[in-house]
Amino acid sequence: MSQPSSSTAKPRVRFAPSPTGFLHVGSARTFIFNRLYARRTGGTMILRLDDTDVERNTDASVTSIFEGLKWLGLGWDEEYKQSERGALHRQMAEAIFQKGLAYRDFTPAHTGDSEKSGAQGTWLFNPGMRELSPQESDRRAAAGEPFALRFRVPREGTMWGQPPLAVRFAEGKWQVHFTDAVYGEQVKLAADIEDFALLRSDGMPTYHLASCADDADLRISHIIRGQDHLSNTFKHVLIFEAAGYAPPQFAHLPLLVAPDGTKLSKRRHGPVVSVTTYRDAGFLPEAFINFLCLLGWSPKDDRTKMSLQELIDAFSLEGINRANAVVNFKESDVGRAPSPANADIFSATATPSVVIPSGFAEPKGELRAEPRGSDLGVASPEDTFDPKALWLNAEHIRGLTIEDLSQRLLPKVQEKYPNVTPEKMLRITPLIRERIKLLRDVLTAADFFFVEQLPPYDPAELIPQKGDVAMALKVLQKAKEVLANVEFKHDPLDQALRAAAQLLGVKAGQMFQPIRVAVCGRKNAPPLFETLEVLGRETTLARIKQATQKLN
RNA sequence: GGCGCUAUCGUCUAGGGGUUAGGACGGAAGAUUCUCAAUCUUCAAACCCGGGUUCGAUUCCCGGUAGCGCUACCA
Repeated sequence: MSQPSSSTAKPRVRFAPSPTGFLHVGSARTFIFNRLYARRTGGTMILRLDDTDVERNTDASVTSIFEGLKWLGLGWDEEYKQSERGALHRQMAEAIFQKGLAYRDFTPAHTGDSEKSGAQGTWLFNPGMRELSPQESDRRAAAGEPFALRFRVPREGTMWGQPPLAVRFAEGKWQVHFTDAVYGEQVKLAADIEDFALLRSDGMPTYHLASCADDADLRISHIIRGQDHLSNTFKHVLIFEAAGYAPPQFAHLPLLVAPDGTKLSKRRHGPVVSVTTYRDAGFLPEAFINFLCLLGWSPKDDRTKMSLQELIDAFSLEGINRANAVVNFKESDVGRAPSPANADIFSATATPSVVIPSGFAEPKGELRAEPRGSDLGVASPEDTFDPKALWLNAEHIRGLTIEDLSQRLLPKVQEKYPNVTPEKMLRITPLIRERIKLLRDVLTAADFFFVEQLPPYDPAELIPQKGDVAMALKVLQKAKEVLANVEFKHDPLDQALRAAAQLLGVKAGQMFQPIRVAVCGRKNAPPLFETLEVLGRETTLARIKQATQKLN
């Protein structure tokens, strides 16, 4: 009865976030691993909102969590809310109390002081409460004195009539056992476990109780969750056993941490830890999932880019690591709102986008670039996300069909340029597919297709390599003539422009660059002929004319 | 402080008593090219420290150190 139910029954797993903040990447990974495991094994995935902490729960958080999960698109099979299951929780507490495995503690709640980080010794229980006689306890409860219900962690040799397998009395000591699918055999002396609370003095269940009660009631077979619960699991085993349930199989996941090794927090690390940030920046959900899966888990072969189906097929608890994994984002300026306008993706990469301000004399080495003012070098999103996440996203983008990618790009584009049609987007997409890492990059990579009027650019850009203003003018003049007549298709454009270059006695590159800058407003852009083809004769000619004027 | 978990290139990881310690991202160089990308080639880059066990440890064991987690009537 104490063995994990290892029968042939289909697994039932759950993801149980507490709605006290946005959905962060660590939680998302936990959700994903649970989902993959369920899919892999044909099991059932349960979403349970662990909202027993009324003080800290917010609706905004619930919204954020659902938004994030919805974006991931993995779904779930059943859904519950702990706050609606209070009766069940209290029932389990009562059952444990009736068995004498819990007791009332009338000590006023801790004021929440600094004592937690611990100066001396381990706190195990409040003096006097554990051994209160039942009569005394009942009397004070009946008198309306508030109390917390605490678990009576075994400390004497007689407590559990017949000790279950997971809770053993050996060599004069009580110990709690369980086997973690990731961390292996785990044992802890009961003497190191404090009499934790089951019920608060307001009657609300604590996390430990509610979680176990629900896991038991929902017949959860595998608890896959963050490693921060590894030591809590001993308490949970105690609860399961006390309530007469076989503890489920546990699998703890290594934590996701920031580059400085600390755990991810919004306050310290900014929006990079929130799932919706990745969505808004233009990550593909499948790429984001792929990235997260590779943090703390490995398929054991050399694959990195994997589809959802491949992940499902390859997923196993055995592939999970034990060491924390860092999400390698840039810590610097992430929290500050990047100025949305003008971040030209190409020129931004051409010159270092992060400028060390003078007077920032830093004793090189330890100083952690703490932004002194949000107006300094603003890192573009490309600079803030984990480079591997970016690369994987670009990989997945390249793997999409033009039609699919085009459809995903269109909404991002229409946010800023409502008039862009699906047809036009479909023609632009192949020109930028290899040039964007995030969907949002379309706005900087293809801006010149969307605007009527090119933003101002430096006329000097129009001057070709090893050339001068005269050459630029000569080229543009010739281009105007040629482009007035040639058919606007790749091959004819190619032939006509190359012939023109030869005629002028300039290299092809010297011919193309002024035209490119004239129509795109910058040097770095998609291939010229395809670009012209999409832009069309009218726009092309108009922009070349403007460029000529700039040079004069 | 107590208890627990962990430790392979900068990062994610594979591996495991004898290996040129493998892959990926990122970095560097080169090829290709109308620029930028993409693509291809090449290079640099790691077993935390100290003991033990062993013919031989990066791998096994112990200790140290470091990091992280728990130590709440938070989850």
